[in-house]
Amino acid sequence: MVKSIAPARRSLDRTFAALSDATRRSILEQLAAGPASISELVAPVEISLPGLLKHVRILEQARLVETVKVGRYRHCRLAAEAGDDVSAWVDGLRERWEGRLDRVEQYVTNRRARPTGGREGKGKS
Amino acid sequence: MVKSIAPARRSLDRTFAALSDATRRSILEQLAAGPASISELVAPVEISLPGLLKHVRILEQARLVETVKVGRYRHCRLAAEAGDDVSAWVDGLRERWEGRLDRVEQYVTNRRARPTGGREGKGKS
DNA sequence: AATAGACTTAACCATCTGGTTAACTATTAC
DNA sequence: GTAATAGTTAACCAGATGGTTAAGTCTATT
Repeated sequence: MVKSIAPARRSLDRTFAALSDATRRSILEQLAAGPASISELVAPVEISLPGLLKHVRILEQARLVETVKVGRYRHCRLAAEAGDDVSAWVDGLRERWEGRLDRVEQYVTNRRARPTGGREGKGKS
Repeated sequence: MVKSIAPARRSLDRTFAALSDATRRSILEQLAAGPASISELVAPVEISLPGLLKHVRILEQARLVETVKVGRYRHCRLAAEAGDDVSAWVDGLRERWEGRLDRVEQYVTNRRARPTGGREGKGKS
């Protein structure tokens, strides 16, 4: 697993993983409507408060949420650039995917000979 | 129904989870350049073939990749709509987040004293 | 000071993940 | 038919994840 391609890999891992949980997404949706405290965030979701706190920590580590402790409250809000790297990655993929049209020629040339595709001598023979 | 922005929750769960793994993202990047077989996909990634197959299955379930078995090969390609629901969700969140400025009034009215939120103005720091 | 409120930490638990190897099936080549 | 190729399934494993309850800390109130 020694692959370090880009420095942002870990970061994207964490961001996508953070977004893969419906509870966390609903927290983000709630925060998109305005800041809230931990106990305000726990109300609409049916989990325990420590459970919710864990989610908030995860969202924080993914830089989707920022929090500050003020008195005995922790103010949580959506990070200004929340989701930027995610949509950047998706857009990048889509660009390649669309740009692929320019390269489709290659592929077709390589494959079109047989619809079954099994015989072009690719792979590791 | 101010609740959910995007398609089915479970579906988004699976999609984001699928994207949260760097190996799977690199598979997608590879497929964005053009279709490939399982053994072509396994080459650049250093994991076992069954390991890679698992990733492909996950990407398939997330509807990010489509595959067809042709002869003894399995042709894998990026799904046409890959990432659409993801960017829809992120964009939806961002819209709320920006639209929040219009609703700040509501929020301030609702919050009166200082249960949370701390600041009525907006701004980034 | 004592109590209540709002988190926070700790400990624990079931399940899910990502990975492996070994053995098996299905196609194609010889 | 036998062998090679390409993929599939099964069994297993360590570690991460999402959740819990119980107890502890820090602030604000009385």
